[in-house]
Amino acid sequence: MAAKIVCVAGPTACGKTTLGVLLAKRLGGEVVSADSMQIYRGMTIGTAAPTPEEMDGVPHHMIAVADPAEQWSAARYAETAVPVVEDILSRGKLPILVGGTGLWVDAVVQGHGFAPGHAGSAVRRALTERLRREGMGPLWEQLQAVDSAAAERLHPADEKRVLRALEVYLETGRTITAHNEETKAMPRRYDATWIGLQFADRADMKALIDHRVDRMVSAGLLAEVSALVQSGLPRDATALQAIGYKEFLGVADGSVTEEAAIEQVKLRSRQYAKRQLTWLRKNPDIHWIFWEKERDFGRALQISTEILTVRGVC
RNA sequence: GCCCAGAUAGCUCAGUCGGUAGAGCAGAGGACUGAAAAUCCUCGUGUCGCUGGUUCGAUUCCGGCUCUGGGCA
Repeated sequence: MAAKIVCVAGPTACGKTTLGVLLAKRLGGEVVSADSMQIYRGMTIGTAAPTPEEMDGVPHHMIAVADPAEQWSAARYAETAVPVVEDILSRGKLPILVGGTGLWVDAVVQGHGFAPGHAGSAVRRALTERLRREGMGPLWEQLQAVDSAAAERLHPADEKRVLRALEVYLETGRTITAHNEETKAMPRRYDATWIGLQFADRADMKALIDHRVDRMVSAGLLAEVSALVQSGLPRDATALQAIGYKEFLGVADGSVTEEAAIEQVKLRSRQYAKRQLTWLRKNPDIHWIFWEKERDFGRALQISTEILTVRGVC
């Protein structure tokens, strides 16, 4: 019997952090963050990572535990986060997975292992080099030959996934398609109750995102980005792919005006929220709570608690 | 007041040697199994400023008007 946990999901700025803390306090839980950027140290402001005040005494895990120069992946995250969840369970507490990175949450809950291979491996480097020299043509033909199902599913322009599919085949001698089918059939690692937050009206979401970006800027986003750069963090670090950071790199070196960067951050955040929603919408397990204009956390907490009661979590 | 240039999709613009128009961006939807705040796919009918004229037919040519830039007074 899989252990019961809670997942709080939703697009950026919808209030996951706040609801997570409220639920943890009411149910005696601990928060496990599933956020591909909050995991890096020194990126508090731009990722809207919870401050000690916001944590309100609730233990939080997997936030600011990695050096920004490292490259984390969903697989590496799951390897680290699952023992954390197990530890919380062993102490009789309720793990509450809070995060905007859908793949990372799923990696913990579903328990599907990732096929071998990682960024920087010899095979990956070789494939990247081949792509650079020969273009996608030959690689695409090879994928069609070894894993026609993947070629069917993928688009040749999605270089990242085409390379990955070939990489799995070269590393293991088996196709990523076979691997995926196998892991999909496996039982879930946890019995998760999903609470989803989102705005009924997208215009309200936009307004809140805009407001939050403005607050980040006045809270010192530029200084945070500058500090990362001055610490010697390479420009191509995964951590600097974070929205807010990559745009403010230009402000730090004077090539972009702050106003232009702010507009860009707002735009990219909005587009990111849309992608998050696309990912989450296909998850039939999510119990959605819709905000009407304002975020009413009292109501959300009550609804969540009712859902969790029905599901026997509390 | 006069001269010149504009006025076309939410925005920036292209184009139609006269046969009712198309890019980028924005927006919407979707994909996603070791970079996922990443990566990628699909979707474009709009009084072509208003109004007369020429024409089988005008967004396109001609006139007038309105507005916006710029120049001259």
